[in-house]
Amino acid sequence: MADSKNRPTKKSPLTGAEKNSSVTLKKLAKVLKLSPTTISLVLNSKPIADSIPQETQNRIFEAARRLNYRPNYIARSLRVKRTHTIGVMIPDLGRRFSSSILGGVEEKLLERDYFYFIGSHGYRPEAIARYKSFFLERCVEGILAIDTPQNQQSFLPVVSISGHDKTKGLTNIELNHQGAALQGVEHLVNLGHKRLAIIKGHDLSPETEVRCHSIVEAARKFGIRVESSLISELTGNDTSPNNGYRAAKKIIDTKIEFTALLCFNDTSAIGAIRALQEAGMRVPEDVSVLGFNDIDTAEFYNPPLTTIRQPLYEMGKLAAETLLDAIADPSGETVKTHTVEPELIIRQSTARVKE
Amino acid sequence: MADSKNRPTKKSPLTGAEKNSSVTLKKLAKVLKLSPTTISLVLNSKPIADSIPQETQNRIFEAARRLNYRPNYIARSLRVKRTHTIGVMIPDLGRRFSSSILGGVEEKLLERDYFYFIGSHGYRPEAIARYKSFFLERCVEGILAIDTPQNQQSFLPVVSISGHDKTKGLTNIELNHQGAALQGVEHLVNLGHKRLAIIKGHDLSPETEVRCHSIVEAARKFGIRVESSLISELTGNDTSPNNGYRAAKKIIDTKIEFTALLCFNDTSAIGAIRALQEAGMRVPEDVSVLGFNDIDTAEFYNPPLTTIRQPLYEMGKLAAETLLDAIADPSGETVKTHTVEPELIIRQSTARVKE
DNA sequence: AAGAATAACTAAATCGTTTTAGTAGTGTTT
DNA sequence: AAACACTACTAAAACGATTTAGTTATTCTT
Repeated sequence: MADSKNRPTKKSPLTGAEKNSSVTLKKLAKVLKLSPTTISLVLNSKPIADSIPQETQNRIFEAARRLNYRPNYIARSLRVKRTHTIGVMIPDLGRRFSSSILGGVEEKLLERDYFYFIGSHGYRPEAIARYKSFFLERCVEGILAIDTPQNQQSFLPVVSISGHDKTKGLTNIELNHQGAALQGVEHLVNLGHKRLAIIKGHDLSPETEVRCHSIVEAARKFGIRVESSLISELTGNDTSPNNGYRAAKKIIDTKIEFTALLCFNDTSAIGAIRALQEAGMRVPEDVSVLGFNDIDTAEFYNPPLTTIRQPLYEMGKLAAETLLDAIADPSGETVKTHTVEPELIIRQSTARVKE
Repeated sequence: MADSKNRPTKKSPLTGAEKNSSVTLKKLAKVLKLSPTTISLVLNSKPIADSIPQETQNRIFEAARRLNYRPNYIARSLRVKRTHTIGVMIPDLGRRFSSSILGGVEEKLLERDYFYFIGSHGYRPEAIARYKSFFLERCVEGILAIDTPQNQQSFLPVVSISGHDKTKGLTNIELNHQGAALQGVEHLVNLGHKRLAIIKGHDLSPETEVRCHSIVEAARKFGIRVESSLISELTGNDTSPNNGYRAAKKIIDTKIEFTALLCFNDTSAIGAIRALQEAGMRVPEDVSVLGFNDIDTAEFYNPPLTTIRQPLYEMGKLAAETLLDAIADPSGETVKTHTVEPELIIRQSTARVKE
């Protein structure tokens, strides 16, 4: 006995894949004294199974349950060429922005029996490329790109959230940026602000330019020119408030006067407020600060942030749904762009300009 | 020609799985006029491939690159019974807590060529069960349970972060809670605090009881009894500061006096501070508030949070590494518990008690 | 009573790899 | 010249499902 124990039985360790599928269709067939075909037909309730007597069907169902038979997903995927899996690309898991969207994505996917791989790339082009080939290798059926540049055409359906590439075959879910900027700027103008500063997003985020440009354009409509030295940007691979802190410092260091600061997102607004306070400016008494996204801590910050809300959860759901539809019917007319509407949430980080 | 276009060619749409693997080993073999065996042997650099002349090998590599051949992951998985995939369970993607850990996990996994599925369950037992069976179905090789109850023994390797189940075969990565509580309480006691209140975690989080109990025990060491009506808890499925806000209100509503509040995490501390301020108490002048985790907004909050830092990123890396090791060598001696050390970060939400 | 239709199944191919167990052909011993 | 080793490959089985194309046995027509 010791002998048989020492004998090398199998090289590879028993992995989950192996143990999990210990009860296979073939074994089930042997137990039931039926062919694998019959069982497969019945368990998948194929039309042909109608001709199989209820009694036999019950026997099959019962045995499958009793032996805890679970069809091996891998084997099935190989045969039917569907993986029921999509790949999600995202700059950083740690932002509320990301997770709100992912919440919506997950809900919709689960509803339709899909799962997802996730790759967070910090905007690094080589990481994006790497994840993409990773996804393809693993046979995802579609790709959801969140705030991720998507410049090459893909043979897979791709839905992009807050991407702004106009690559062929791509569906974009994006915010009405003109509307968002207009609401934000109008709010500030109504409070008497004329000298605006901006913290742009990360250099590589597809969202950066649109959002900044929309603000500048909106300001122009109110007869306000945004000085280019009052535009700073987030840099590097840091998504903490620290990044906004640094960007705000750069603006403050110019010594150019401004009364309102429009930030790329709420997190950078939080960092910016710290920088302003350290420089002896009170928010909102001396400077009004406007966030973006309305993450759930925005409301609880001191001061509570005035911000432009994106319906992130909904965008996630919409994106997932669009993608699954495109997968189910690739010939289908894919809408090229879905636009969602922003909402200005007025709290206490903005106030009337003092005079 | 139009005819051939109209003829139904295949029922199923061309999915990624299908198109991606359009260049298969067999086709490659045909092009090279070699057998699939030879090619597989060479591409996987098996020892036997040594007997194949360099020239042939070069031809194979060249053709594989030229035709962009990528072995079909599904087919390979089926054959070798390895999926190089793990499942990660987490209560909520949206917490900095989660994403810091996931960052560490992802780094380690990528390093060792693994990928992961993620399931966020909001502590709902049926969601946990559902994801678990989902994972098994998809043949993950191991499970990483983050802040997730793990009460059934599994035939797969399981590593748990901040879980505290002592289930057989489980490896736990956990904080030195006694040390953490001691540091926190000592800090407050040194500032003169005697009347402590606590916001416990979510009912279903495995972390809740240990953390609260450790604090109560630490307090006892300093001769302080924590009144049970000054202990409130997070409830429901909400991970925003709002949850901490509600919990703090409950404590405030008792009208029992307290000078320090120890919160389950930083997010709930932020909510709690709002509740205190609304009730007319200043932080830290009237009440000191202590957070937990040191998420990256803690430093930027007003007031900046004093908090007990967990090395979340490191814990993620350690957990992933432990899990991969257990997968690689299931017979290996698995350490049952890895303990990591907390660090008290003193900022400005705690202060000397006034007299 | 021959033929068609239906019921109740099943054999074998297939998906795209990996792997085991070879096979020819050449060269080297003894 | 038989035995052996080596080189350069290959055929076929296997992984675990699904699916196509049947096969019996029975019942229904006419």
